[in-house]
Amino acid sequence: MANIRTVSKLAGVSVATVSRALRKPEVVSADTRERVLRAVKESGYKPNMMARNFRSRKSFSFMVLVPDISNPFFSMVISGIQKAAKESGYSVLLGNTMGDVAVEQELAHMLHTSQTDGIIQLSSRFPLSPEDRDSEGLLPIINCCEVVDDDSMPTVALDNIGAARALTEHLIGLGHTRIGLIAGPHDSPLTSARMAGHAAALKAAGLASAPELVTEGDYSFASGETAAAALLALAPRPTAMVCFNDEMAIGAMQQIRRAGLSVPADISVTGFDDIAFAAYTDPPLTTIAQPTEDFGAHAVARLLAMMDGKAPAEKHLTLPYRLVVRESTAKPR
Amino acid sequence: MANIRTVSKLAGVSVATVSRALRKPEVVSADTRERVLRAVKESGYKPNMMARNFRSRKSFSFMVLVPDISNPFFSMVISGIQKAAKESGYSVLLGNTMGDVAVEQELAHMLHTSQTDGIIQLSSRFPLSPEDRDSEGLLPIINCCEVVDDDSMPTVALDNIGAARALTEHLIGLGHTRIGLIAGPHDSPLTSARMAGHAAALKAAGLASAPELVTEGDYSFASGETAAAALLALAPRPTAMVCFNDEMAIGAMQQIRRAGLSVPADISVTGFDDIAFAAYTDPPLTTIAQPTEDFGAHAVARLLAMMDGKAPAEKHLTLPYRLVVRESTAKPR
DNA sequence: TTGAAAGCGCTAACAG
DNA sequence: CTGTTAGCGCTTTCAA
Repeated sequence: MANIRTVSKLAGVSVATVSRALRKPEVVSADTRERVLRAVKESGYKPNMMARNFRSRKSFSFMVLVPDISNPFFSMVISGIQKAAKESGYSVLLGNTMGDVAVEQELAHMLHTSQTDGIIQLSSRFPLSPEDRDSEGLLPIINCCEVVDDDSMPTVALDNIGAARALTEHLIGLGHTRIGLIAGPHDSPLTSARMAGHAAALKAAGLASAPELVTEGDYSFASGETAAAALLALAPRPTAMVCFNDEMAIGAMQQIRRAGLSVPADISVTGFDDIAFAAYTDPPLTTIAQPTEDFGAHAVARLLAMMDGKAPAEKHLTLPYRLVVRESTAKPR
Repeated sequence: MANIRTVSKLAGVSVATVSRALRKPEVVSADTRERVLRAVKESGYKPNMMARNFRSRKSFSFMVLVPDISNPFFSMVISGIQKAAKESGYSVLLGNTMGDVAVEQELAHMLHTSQTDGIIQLSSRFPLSPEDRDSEGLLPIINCCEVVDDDSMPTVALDNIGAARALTEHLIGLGHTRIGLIAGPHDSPLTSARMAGHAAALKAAGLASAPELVTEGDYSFASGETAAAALLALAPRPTAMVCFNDEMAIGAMQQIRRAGLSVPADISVTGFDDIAFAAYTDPPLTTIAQPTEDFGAHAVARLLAMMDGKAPAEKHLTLPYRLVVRESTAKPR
């Protein structure tokens, strides 16, 4: 395989000149540049990026840590990240953790072995193991889509409080007063944020929030079904269910259907994320659309800035939500 | 940052010994090994993988080329690939092509610049650009999940003919004789394979296949809707629709619902892939489950073998399907 | 504008 | 079993 030396001989210049002609064309004379380019073409030279990266001490890659890549919301975010990374000349290494902390730490360790230049974490946890986190200053790690309450990383995330509030206000506006909640894991900061938004809407409307109306899911279809079953068993039954993602809402709708009830006639249901399927459920789901593409762009931009040693001005960047009203919500009967 | 030299000095051995103690512990004495390990710990040494990979002329990474990562079927496959890759000490580089040939070729080019050791292509096309494909023998490129008819790459894929045949036989067994098809793009080998399976089932049952019963989609929800509308307009109307993926089946079901008809009472619908949502549609979808995890394992194993210069014994590896019967199919009225 | 030379951190002969 | 030595292919001073 042709290397830089092959080209330099062919062009009758030094290897340094070849390198310059390719990397900083403006510093070599037009004549030389052309000779080099011709030699490159003639020899079929392809620069060895491993050598280049090694020498420049940068891998030009990011690692995306994701609990489950087959979750459509995450894959949309990853798609945005990859797009932005590519525009900046970076590759994306996939780190599917399956929610396993050990796997996550093992993958995050690659930051210290120069296998990747930065980490975009889609879970709430700081990814490095305790022995790895003895940081000298600012580590190139950023969180995307989650709420991080320990200030361990900067974040790019949705206005979760506002979004949850908007959803609940939408239901209150329709006339609902008894609204069930299918929330996320209770120990997650994201859950807290959304619950706060929900509570704020209730409070502003002068409605009381009852503990039995709050159930917990793990963002899976199945947990949506289970939680919905619990809410359906309440007396009086809630007339609406706010779910913290679309999958749980879909599970809840199936459970409601199974109970012989109808959405939205008997019960309104809302989701969160606006995955592609949300428009194709029966009935189509009222939900919150997140700017997934923007998440990726901002996460990459901030990570690049951090790698340049610039701490982000605002540690937590909040992006706007969009309420998407479809047919799964209506006036209570 | 501590490097191998730091450790060698600290342990009082040569750098070569440090390298050996870490890479092939069995060839150094127990005593030396321990001294080295202690020095590693003391110095906080983390091997520089970029240097290691550069020196060994391997990146220890694969690139997965995928048309659209937010398609749940692909993300399940990728998840399997990542798992298998990790077990072999490889990382996965994500190559989301958006179906754009130029992007695909640009990403595939990374094979020649030593940025990746092999490519797993999830589309049917050979990924290298014409000027890149002047191969010296066996290129480390494998296709996963698709049908490739030009023999440009080995493949790991489903028994698509058998699966489509099983689906149609299932419908015929229920008593359907007029079955509409929502196929994939007509120029795709995968479409041809599945259509052959469908035709075989019809023929075996002595049923005629009418051209107007065959429509074409692009695997999107929307194309399923459009195609279903066309099939619904036929007289006599088909009593069943076979769709070449779950998304199109979901789109078709929505269109059928919109026409005031019901699944499966008026029309049976089948999908393909068994994505997670297929169990949560209304009614739950009869479909074909693909062994996505096995795809990844086999693709990685074969790629590794190819990188060792071993051409796969059978160029095309076929994995078994599983027919999943749910409630979207029933006897015709 | 160009070339010579040093060297990134590591592995792999080759001796001993 | 261990050390010496020679690079991998490239970028980057430093001089010219």
